[in-house]
Parts: sequence; C-alpha cells; structure tokens
Amino acid sequence: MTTHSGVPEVVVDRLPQYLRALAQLESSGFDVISSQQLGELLQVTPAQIRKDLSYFGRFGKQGRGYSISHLLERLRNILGLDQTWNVAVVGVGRLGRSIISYPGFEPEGFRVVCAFDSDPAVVGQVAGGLTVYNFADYAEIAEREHVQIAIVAVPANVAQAVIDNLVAAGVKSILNYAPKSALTPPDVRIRNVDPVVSLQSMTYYLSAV
Amino acid sequence: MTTHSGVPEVVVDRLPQYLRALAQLESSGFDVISSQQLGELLQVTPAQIRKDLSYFGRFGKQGRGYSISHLLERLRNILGLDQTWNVAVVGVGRLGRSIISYPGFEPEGFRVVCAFDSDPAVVGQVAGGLTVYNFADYAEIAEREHVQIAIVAVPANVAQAVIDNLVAAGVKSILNYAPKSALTPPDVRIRNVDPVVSLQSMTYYLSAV
DNA sequence: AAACGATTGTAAATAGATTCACAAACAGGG
DNA sequence: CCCTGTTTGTGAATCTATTTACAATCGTTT
Repeated sequence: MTTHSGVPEVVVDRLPQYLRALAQLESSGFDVISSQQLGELLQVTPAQIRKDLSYFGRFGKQGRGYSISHLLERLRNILGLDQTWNVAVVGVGRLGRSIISYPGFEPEGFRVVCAFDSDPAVVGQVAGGLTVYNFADYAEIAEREHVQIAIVAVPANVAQAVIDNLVAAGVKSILNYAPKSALTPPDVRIRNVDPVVSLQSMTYYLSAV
Repeated sequence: MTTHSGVPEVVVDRLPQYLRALAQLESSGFDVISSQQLGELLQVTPAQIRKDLSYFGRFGKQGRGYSISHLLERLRNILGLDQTWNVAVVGVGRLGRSIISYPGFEPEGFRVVCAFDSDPAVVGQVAGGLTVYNFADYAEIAEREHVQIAIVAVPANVAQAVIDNLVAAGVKSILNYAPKSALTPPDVRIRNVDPVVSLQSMTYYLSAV
C-alpha cells in the first residue's frame, strides 16, 4: 500500500525504528554510521535502509555513511516529530488511567491534554492531573485543546460507536487499545495496540513445531 | 517471510483477527458466514480470507460459506489456543504491574503465573496476587511453573540484557513492552508492543498532507 | 431430477516489496 | 594528484503477497 505521496506504508512504519536506533547511537557519542552497521543493529539489510531513505532524499555520503545528527534531524522532520502533538484519551478506566500516566509519551513529543468518559461517575473526576470531560462534548473540547490524535481505551462493545463519534468529530489518527478492530473511512488512520493478538499469533509457532 | 512449514507469517498474523470476529459473530447468534460477509466486517477481500484459510485446509462449503463454530474450533486448534499458556512477566514496575493485573489475558487462555524483577526492593513483594521472584532465578522457576511465554516490561537500557538472559534460559516467545527493539536468534519469536512507535508513524500522515 | 443461484478453493495473473549489483562519489594516503 | 578502499543511491531482478477469475460443488426450487 502506498497511501500517501508514493511512499509505501511499510517504509513509513520502519522510520521510527531507524529513528530510535539513531537516537541511541547519538547519545552513545557516535557521529557517523553506515547502512551496513545500522542494518546489523536492527536486523535489516543495508539495501533496505538505503532504499527506504531514498524515498525522501539523499542523506548519506559515499565512502562515509550517514551523519547521525543530520539523519536524525531529517527523519524527525519527515515524520513530523519536530513538533508537539496533542493527544486525547477516551475511556478513563483502568487502562485509560495507565495511558494518561504513562511517562513515555511526553519525552517523544506526545502530550496528553485531555481525557473523556461517558460514565457520569467518572466525568468530573481528576485522573493523572487531568479533569475528565464528558465524551458527549468531545468535538468542542478537542478543538479548544488543539487535539490531533485520539487514544481509545474503552470496552470492546462500545469501541465502534466511540470511534464513529471520533470520526464524525474530524479525528484523523486513532490509537486503539480496545480489543476490537474497528472500521474507519480511508482517510482516518487507525493503529491497534493489542497484546492478546500478538500472543495469539506467537502460539502458532510454539505449538506447531 | 514463511518462517514455518510454508505458511507466510502475514497469514498467521491475520488469523487472530478472523478468530475474534468469528467469536463475536457466534456470541451474536450467527451460525454461518461467507468470506464475502466476513471480509466486509474486517475490511479484507473475500479472496484473501479464502486463500489464508486454504493454507490449513478446506473448511467451507460451496454455496453456503463457513460454519462459524466449526471454523472457530479449527482456528483455535491451528493457533494452539485450545490450551492454556503460562506466562511470566519480567519487570514489576508501573507497567509490569498493569500487565499482571490486566484482565484481558485470562479469558483468552493466557495465565500470568509468575513475576520477576532484579530490584531487591521489589523482589519478595506481592503484585496482583503474585510473589515477585528474583530474575536471577528465572530459569529454575520458569521451568517449575511451566512458563512458555515471557512478557518483558523493563526499562529500555536493560531490555537487551534481560532478553539475552531469557533466550539463554530457553524462552522461545517474547512479548516486549520495552521501547527498544531487541535482537534475538531466529528461533526465538519476539513481538514489540510500543504505542510510541505507532504514534510516530501516524504523524507522518498527519503532517505531510 | 434437472436447473439455478451462491460460494468455495485454487491456478494464474498482477501488484508490491526486497534484494542484488554496480556505477558514481568521497576520504585518506602516498 | 592519483590510487585505494568504502559506501551510497538506484535500476533491474527476484521474491512475496494479493487479487482475479473460474471450474467444482452444494442446497434449494421447480
């Protein structure tokens, strides 16, 4: 699939991997790396790294490799990570609270700015420093708070309805923790985070030996 | 990639999706479904569903479709989900505790039977009903408890070392929550659960419009 | 019991992704 | 300033996955 501007989606999905390895290398004091070395580090062929990068420009120098700091800067720019993204969490149950308090988002430029629930017992509560709003007011509040990404952490049985509402409110990117793969229009990007599904495909290899 | 017995890995990865949709359909009282209908539900072409299933056998009836209960049974058997899997959680910090208490594993046949940490302040504590063992004793205890799958929830900087130890202890399936893609030998299957990586590729499409 | 509409399973065709392989480019040394 | 050893960027080749297309089959209706 090459959903946008001719760059295959698989390629875009690999860029964050490269980014993270490069950030690690930079903080370890390295300056330059070849596709060969980076490939060994990530278990990817050097040709794949070079081809992936070539979709976006020519960032290396023959005979030398890539300047780590320069490549980092370019990758962050390509992925839109040179800005902060505002995120809303929908569903403030056990899982939603963990997500709100997860310390891994902020340093990567993702700021959880508001939280929503439909349960009157939860609306108005404070969770992880955020007041929980009524999900019925999503569109209005999300606009006010400049939310660009929604994280869904609601039970499976209401996931599709919640996601339909988000789509109606104009959300274009959804990270779905609900154990349900929901339907969205083609212009809305949705990623599922589901540990059970990951386990369920690994057991195939464990049992079928 | 067709890592095992000729069935492409992408195919195996789709089976849990089919399984979940079918389980949903069964509990809604449906008996039979065609590849056409299932495809609409999952946003997959009917041909893909038929071809995927054909790697494992002939489960449908021409003119009718698939018996949902029969197909469910076969899929669970193929994926090895007609048994219970014992899981160890390694790393009992904030995230590890959430995983131990996550109620979504048990009903799908994944039982968290023990937990490990290296921090002397945490070892011996009780978390989610489990006593936390010293990770140094992993091999011995995991064998005693018949652990087949390890879930890693440790900080990025120790993830590779922990995973190396798990591999040395004979673990073949790892679900990695650490924000670090770790290296493993080819016979060890590792899946990464990383919300930040998912977000980082979605921002590409948000910004590059 | 034959004809019909629906749906599977799969061989062949197409589309897509990865790898190969090499000319072009660069840095360092003599 | 030329030679040597690297390493990039990319067209072409290969490999993999998806889709097409249709004969074979099934249940139902006439």
